[in-house]
Amino acid sequence: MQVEAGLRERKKQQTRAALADAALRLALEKGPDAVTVEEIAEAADVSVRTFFNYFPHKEHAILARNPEHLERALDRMRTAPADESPLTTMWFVVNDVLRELENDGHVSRRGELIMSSPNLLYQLMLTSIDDERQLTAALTERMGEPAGSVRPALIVSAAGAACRMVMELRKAAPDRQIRDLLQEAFQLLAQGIDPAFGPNSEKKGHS
Amino acid sequence: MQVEAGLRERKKQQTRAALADAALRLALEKGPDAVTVEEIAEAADVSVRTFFNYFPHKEHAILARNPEHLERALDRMRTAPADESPLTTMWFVVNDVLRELENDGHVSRRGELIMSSPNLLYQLMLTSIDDERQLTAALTERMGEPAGSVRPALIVSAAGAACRMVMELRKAAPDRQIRDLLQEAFQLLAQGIDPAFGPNSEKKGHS
DNA sequence: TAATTGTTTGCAGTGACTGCAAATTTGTCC
DNA sequence: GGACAAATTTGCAGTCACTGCAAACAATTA
Repeated sequence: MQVEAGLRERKKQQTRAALADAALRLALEKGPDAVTVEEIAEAADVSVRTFFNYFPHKEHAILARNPEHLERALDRMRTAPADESPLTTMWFVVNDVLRELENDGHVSRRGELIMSSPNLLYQLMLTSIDDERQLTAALTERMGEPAGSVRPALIVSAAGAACRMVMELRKAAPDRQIRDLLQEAFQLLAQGIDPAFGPNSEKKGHS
Repeated sequence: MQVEAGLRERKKQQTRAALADAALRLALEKGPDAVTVEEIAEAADVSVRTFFNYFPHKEHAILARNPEHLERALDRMRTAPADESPLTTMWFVVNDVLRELENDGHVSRRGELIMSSPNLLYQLMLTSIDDERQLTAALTERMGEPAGSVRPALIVSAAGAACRMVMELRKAAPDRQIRDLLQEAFQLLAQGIDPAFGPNSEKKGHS
């Protein structure tokens, strides 16, 4: 279709990037809740109305989610070697994303920013919910399970939870590497979080 | 302190309940995004400004989270028998909440409502993040682990993820019981989601 | 160049939410 | 019962996010 993008397309990319950059920069400077859309638009040299042509929310611009990430993740999942276990695939998917974010040079600052602002976290979670839906569908198929199976859905959502949890943990212990923490969490998930689990033992019941 | 609440306290409870009820009812009727705060306030016979004295957001009123739930959960966690394994404790905690919601008679309708509205889901997740923080702290202590340990944090967050995932799953398969799905998920988490996990096997690497 | 199509912009409007100060209600102490 | 203190409710003015619409503008195509 389009081998090289026309002027139009290029300008759009530029504007989008300018808005996203301004949004992230200002959010880091003044705190994400203190930035106003007006400032962002001004910094990117477009009207406020134009801002909303590009992003539905302020938060979206700050996160500036790259749709390619999800695409690549889905791809990675579909083309995974047949003998790769599902959580292993998730591990590589997560790592790919992590690596890309690191190359952006933003990973930790953006991560801190996100975890510090309810609204950002909100947006991130919303988009991850949607991502998780798609990842779940892909993984379910790959595992040859019927739609609605618990295991693939759990693998995806638990992996997501592990990622968020690690971000959270790191606020208290910034010395540990994200990757190490993640690995530990995945290992636990893989082998069992609690082998002694047993709500149906003899005596239980409590209330 | 207060053996029986004075008139003041009672009236506040009443107003709060009236607002929450109106909010839920209207949200179910018209869809959660279509309700306006003005309508809710009107239905509860107070001013808009008063609404905001009770709830910080529209969504909060619809969710009408009962702070007692968390209190009871934390209690349950602290007073758990010493030989009860951590995930088992989480299981009981989750079940308690489920049972209470069921007794409210709202569980499924509210659940559907929540899952159908990004904004509600947002609020729910935000509050659960905070709850998870507190639950993690309590569980970490109970397990005698140092602050910042991965396992207790993972147990709490994975349990939370499982709950949300089940809500989501049920949209596709409403015939299965919430409790059954949850049990299956917890069982998997307990014993291991993927025993074959191994990103460090011989040949791996991919990209 | 003229016509077409996509993008930007201003404007007007709705609705969430906040701070402030006045009015109202409730609790208390005589 | 009345006066005073403390809490609660309310109206008002204001900020900000976000939307629909139609006019202005720029890129593309014929």
